[in-house]
Amino acid sequence: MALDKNFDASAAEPRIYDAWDAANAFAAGANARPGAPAFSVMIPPPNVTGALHMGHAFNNTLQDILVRWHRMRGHDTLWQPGTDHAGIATQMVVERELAKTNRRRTDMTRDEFTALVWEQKRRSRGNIKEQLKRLGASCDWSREAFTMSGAPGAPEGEEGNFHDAVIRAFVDLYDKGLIYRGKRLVNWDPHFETAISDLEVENIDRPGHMWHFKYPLAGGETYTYVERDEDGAVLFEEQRDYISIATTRPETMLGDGAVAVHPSDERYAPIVGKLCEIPVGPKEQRRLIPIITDPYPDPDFGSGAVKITGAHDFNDYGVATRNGIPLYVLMDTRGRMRADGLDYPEAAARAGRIARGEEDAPSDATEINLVPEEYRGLDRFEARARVVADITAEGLAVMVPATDPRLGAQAAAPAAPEEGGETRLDQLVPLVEEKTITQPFGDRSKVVIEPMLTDQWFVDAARIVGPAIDAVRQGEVRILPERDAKTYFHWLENIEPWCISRQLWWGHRVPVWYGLDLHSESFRDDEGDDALDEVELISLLTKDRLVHSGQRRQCAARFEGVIEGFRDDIAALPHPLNAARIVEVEDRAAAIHTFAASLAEYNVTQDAGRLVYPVWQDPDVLDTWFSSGLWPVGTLGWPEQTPELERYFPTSVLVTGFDIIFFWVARMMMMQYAMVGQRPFDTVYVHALVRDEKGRKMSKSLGNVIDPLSLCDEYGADAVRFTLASMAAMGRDLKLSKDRVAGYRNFGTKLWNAFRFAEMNGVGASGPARPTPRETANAWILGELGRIREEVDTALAEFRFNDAANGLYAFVWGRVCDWYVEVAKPLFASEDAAVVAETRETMAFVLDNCLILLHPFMPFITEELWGQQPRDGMLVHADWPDFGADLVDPAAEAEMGWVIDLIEQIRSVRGEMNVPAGLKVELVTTELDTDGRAAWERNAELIRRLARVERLTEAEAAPKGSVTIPVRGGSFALPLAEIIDVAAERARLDKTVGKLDKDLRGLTGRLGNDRFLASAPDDVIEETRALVAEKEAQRDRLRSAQERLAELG
RNA sequence: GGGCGGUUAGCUCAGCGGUAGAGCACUACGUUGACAUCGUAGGGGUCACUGGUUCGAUCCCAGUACCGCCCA
Repeated sequence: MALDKNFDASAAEPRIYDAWDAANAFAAGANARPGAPAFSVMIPPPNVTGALHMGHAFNNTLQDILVRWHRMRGHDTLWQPGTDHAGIATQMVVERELAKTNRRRTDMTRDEFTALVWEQKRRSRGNIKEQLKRLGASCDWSREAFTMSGAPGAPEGEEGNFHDAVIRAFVDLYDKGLIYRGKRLVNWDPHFETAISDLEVENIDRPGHMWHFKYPLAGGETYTYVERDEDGAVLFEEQRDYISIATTRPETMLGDGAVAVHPSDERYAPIVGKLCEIPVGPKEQRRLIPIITDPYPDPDFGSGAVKITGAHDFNDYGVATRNGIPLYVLMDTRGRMRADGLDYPEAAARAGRIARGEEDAPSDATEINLVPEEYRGLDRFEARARVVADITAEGLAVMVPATDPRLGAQAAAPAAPEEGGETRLDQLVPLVEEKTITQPFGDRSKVVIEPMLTDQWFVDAARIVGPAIDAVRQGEVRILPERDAKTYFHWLENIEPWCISRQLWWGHRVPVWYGLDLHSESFRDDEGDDALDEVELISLLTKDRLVHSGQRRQCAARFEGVIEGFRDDIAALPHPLNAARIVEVEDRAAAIHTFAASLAEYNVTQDAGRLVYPVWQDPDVLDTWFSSGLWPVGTLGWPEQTPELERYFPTSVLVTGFDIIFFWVARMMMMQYAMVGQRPFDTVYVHALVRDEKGRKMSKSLGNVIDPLSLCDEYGADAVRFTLASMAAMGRDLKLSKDRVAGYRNFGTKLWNAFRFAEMNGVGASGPARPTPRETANAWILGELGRIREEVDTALAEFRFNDAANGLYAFVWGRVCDWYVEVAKPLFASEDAAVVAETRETMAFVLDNCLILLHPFMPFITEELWGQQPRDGMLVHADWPDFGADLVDPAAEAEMGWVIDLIEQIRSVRGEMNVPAGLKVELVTTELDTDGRAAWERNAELIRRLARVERLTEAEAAPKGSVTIPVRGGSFALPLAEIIDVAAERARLDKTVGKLDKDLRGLTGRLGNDRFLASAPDDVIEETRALVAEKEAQRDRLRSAQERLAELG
């Protein structure tokens, strides 16, 4: 049955994928030769609720190419799929669902909520998986992993042990002292009320304002403020009783701990060490803060003086910690000005004593709430507006003429001269600069991120980063392209503590339990009688005491694991408390309640056996990257020692986007070395971004997102894959246009029709033996095939996907379809059955190998064509060839080169001379060497057909009015006197001779240069000489043609 | 401000010491039995600029300009 004219991608793709699935074609180890090396790739896990975008399509296409290639080569191949639980993103999806029915997460228990998330996970995990299948991704789906599998509460079907890996890693690091709890500044998302990672923060430039305020010096002190130019000449000088501060965030002034200036800044030297007043809040409680020096302020930026709010800005935090400046938290978890704690006068008084050094700053930055009563409870942006208004009303804003250009669009136009000149000094306005401000936004919540001082868990990354750096430095792990290793080093060498806790419900819960700290003065057994009497009990029962007690903690994989630790911990307490039973409760409040009740009961019953010591688990969950950092070992079953771990770890290649090189790659490196002491992968291939055709980043807001699946609908998955591969030059962004995809869809059609042609000519499946043809064309194409196989393998081995794809394109279209199929036509028409048989055999071999070589790039259409003939197995498991340039037959190659050159020259002349396409012309030869004659003899039919030549005749000299065609070893002429356009032919010859002359001038000039002959390599000199001889011969023939043309007039 | 990259045909990009390449687009011609999602032919480039190294530079080095990206 004849093939259709086109490949029907939409119908064939699902059918073919199902067939692969049914045959378990992608199972780990499928098609592996005995004793074959392992090749394993871990998919970068997409978000479980995510959808496939162009970046995924690119990333997974490259992985699939590598995986299919290795599988066909008989390697023991595993492509491990799976998804990431994506804490904040997934929780958000579920919360959004709840919001539709006016419900909130906090309306239910944590377990109820996470059950809903699991449901959501089940519903949406299929999406991305099906989408990957549409692309043709040959993952071993039977091994699909999930970063939350096996977590408490996981439903049936989610019994994997990834949770064990995550918890094991935490406990290990904790036990080694590499994880600690501390208060540090973190990116805080006021919408989701959790810490988030730097990666989840987008810094976006927005039009904003910079306000300039006066901080009055304490006690009305004054100084001379002098501005000088570069030469030290005085530009401006005045007496001031204030220091001028510029800020984009006036609401944080309430928490200022100091004003900093650069140590070299002479303008402020007279007042360094003095105190100034924060110009906001009730007058009677204005706080005084010191003026300090620090390298951070840039003397040329703003006024050169920077207010320091250590608890709400990352730079200020650094200044504050360097200089011992107290930190005051101003906002609550929702980004509103705090309304808790001490009333303002008391808080301000304490802060004052701290600033004067009369009191130490509390270790807890939330203890003192410095928000004045009138701002308490306001949203931070509302508070900003109020602060600005209040300061301005009080006259403490820096004032400038209304025409000051810094005011931007708000600036008044300079008045015309007749109205009083350029400036109107009498009209002063507050200096509010209009300028672009880079602001941090939560990538999910889209709200402004607030740097916040909170208690979080941290990995002391600096202490585990060593092996990760050394491995790349010493070449144990290779990062490609090499330049990305620089980013990697830069990040790792300047690594910050890694905040791993998140205030979410969806995720791996921190495996730490807390108990009340009873080891304090008030809980002493006063009499030392080893028993609690009534007085002691009452002291314990005082709830206030319990509420303010500290806490003790223990870390273990499960609650049962911490019991021993807490027992040891309370062993020092008075009897019978020291023997209290350890029980688990929900949270601290429950613990206080339970403990108090237990004591009360003991007091009545004196039954020590009923005393309990309640402990509760940390409510926080771990950063999703903490779990995905364990992806390579975790998906292979670690911490269990599985056969897969043994077989496929360390993995072979990680293919990932450059944007997460440090977030993910670096973390996997650190964690794999920390946990199993081995590299996670041999090679990291870092690819760039897929942009739109204009080079813009694809984004929903720009509306330029190209959906890879609709592209697949339109052009077929193979075309999309081939496009991505052909554009995957290492380290370069790719600009995707539909035209390009259409072009590769056409390529598929071209291939398809080559098979149609073959089928029509009785070509079947290739046999087991490699053909050994006698015909020049057949011998030639085998050599070309051998070359391309080597080229593809070399390119893929070096991750040059584009070279492999483009090489195949050029071979299949430019060699096989353009030439081999054409030259095969006269061979198939031969009356010699042996020639026909040989050609069938060769074509079968060549086309089948085209399918094999193309399969990693275009799996569907190739599998479909493969299946058109009876085969032993599917193409996905066909053997990758190992022949190479050994297939090249130099004689055949030289002859085909000669034939192709002749045909192209004749066609070119015909085209330029406007010879009607259908007209068959005569060809005359005037001189031809033996090789030339032989080549003509063997290929006459072919040349006649492809060049539309009637017949060849010999002549002493080229006929008048003919066009000369020089070839290697001779010369042909096309007698076109009837139709020739003398002028056109003269122009053609002039042009060609001119070009030859120019080339020859360069080449002979080079050969005439002694230093060239002395310095250049021999082969280059030889090559140059040969080229000169060749070009001179051609030029001479064309010159005589010019002369003949001249005779013609 | 620091770091990294880019600048080659109308567009998108390869190449990278030894005669400037591809795909797409463009122009002309063409249904010759695989393919019009095609065929044949053609036009089109001081390889950003300025210096340097070299027998020789689009390629190496230095600087300049412009454009990106990352980090502050």
